[in-house]
Amino acid sequence: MSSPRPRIPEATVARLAVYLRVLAALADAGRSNVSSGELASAAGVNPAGLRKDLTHLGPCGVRGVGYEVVTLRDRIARVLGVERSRPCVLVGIGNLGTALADYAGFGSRGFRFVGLFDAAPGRVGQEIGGQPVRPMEDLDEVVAATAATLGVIATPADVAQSVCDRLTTAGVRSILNFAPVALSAPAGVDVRQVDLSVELQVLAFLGQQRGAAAAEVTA
Amino acid sequence: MSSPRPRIPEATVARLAVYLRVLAALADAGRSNVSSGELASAAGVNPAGLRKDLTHLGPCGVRGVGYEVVTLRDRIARVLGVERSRPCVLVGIGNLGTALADYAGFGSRGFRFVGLFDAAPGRVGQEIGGQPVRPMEDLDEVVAATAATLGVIATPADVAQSVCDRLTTAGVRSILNFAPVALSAPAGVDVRQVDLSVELQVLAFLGQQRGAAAAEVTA
DNA sequence: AACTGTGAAGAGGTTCACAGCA
DNA sequence: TGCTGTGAACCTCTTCACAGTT
Repeated sequence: MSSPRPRIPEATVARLAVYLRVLAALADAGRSNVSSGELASAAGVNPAGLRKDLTHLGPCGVRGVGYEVVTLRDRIARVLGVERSRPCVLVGIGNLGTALADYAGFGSRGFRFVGLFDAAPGRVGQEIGGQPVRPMEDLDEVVAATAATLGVIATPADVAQSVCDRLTTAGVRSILNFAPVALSAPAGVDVRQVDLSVELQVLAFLGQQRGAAAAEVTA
Repeated sequence: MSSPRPRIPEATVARLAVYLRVLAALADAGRSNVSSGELASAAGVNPAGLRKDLTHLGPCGVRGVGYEVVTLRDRIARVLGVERSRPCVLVGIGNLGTALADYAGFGSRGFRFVGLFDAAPGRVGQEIGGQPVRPMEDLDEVVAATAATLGVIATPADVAQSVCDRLTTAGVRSILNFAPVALSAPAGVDVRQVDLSVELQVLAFLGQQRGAAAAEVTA
């Protein structure tokens, strides 16, 4: 491989995923061209920032005109690796896990769940999105058979670390964790944390701060 | 009010919420003191960064010793405004909405759902977490009666904007949006976006990039 | 001796303004 | 004229190193 390996910043990657979604919708609607201004507004970002993000893919627009929707969509899809669909396992089939397993969005974004796991015997055997929930004992076998390198944890906090350990042992290299605990994993394994109630708390704080600032002006 | 209004950075607020969770657990476990190193490790952050974060609350540790667990917990709780529990409405009671409504974590973090809403007649009347799902028509009334200023959208993408409009009209000032669309709201209304599949996509990309870099070394 | 609080340096990301092309 | 591509300024956040305190 003699690729330049441009190293795309994480913040840009997150936004590319959003642009991809918007472009897919535009393409479905039959649009052929779009400007950075319109795309940025649909994605909720600054137009100049969007253009800078696209720079990481090399020049891909036409000056004075804009971007060709389908071309740009495919280019981003290729860079993000959405073309090949990645096998992914999901542990913890409560309400959140079910929501994730059911979410059609993943399919069109380059992911497929190849295994749904839960420790509760009551849940095992249920079908979700056309797939059975399996017992934790099957984890190693499924990961090995499907070569899944992505795992999602949607269990209660108290078992998340042990689930993480089992996933890494089985061979999973990237983990998305929804349980409200910081996980430790061996070097070479990425863990990404999403904490829903932290999001709400930040939102509430910012709103409170804004309200206080406004009151101060009035005072 | 003659408060100094120190303006706490958003990144710090998010971490304070995490520290608060860890401190609450430590307090429940009967611990009385904790060092920045231990707290940082439990929260998954750098110790120096943690100390800098705490600077925004004013000095609150003892040099050579560490932090008093309960004192620090209460201080962060007061700053984040967790003491008073905030009324919050939730629209879209699918799997994700149900997961959010059921999640006990919110209660202990200063939030209470005072209204669960869904447009589907089939869902209306169901009880979730001891609360009935209501029809969208009741939204204005409930927001007015409870003075809710926080709203959570967990609907499909195609109705999210209209839900957002209804929420802001009803008087909600801060919105957490789980639907994969950028929402536009009037000035004075905060919208915070959480996109679950973007998180997975970023994770997958970083893993792929890491894998590629490793392969390059081997080559 | 241990650990906090913090200035200063550094890295990363965002915004601006404008040059370059169609 | 209109819109992209981009250097440069700006800003925020992170990390380091160490002075200060018990």
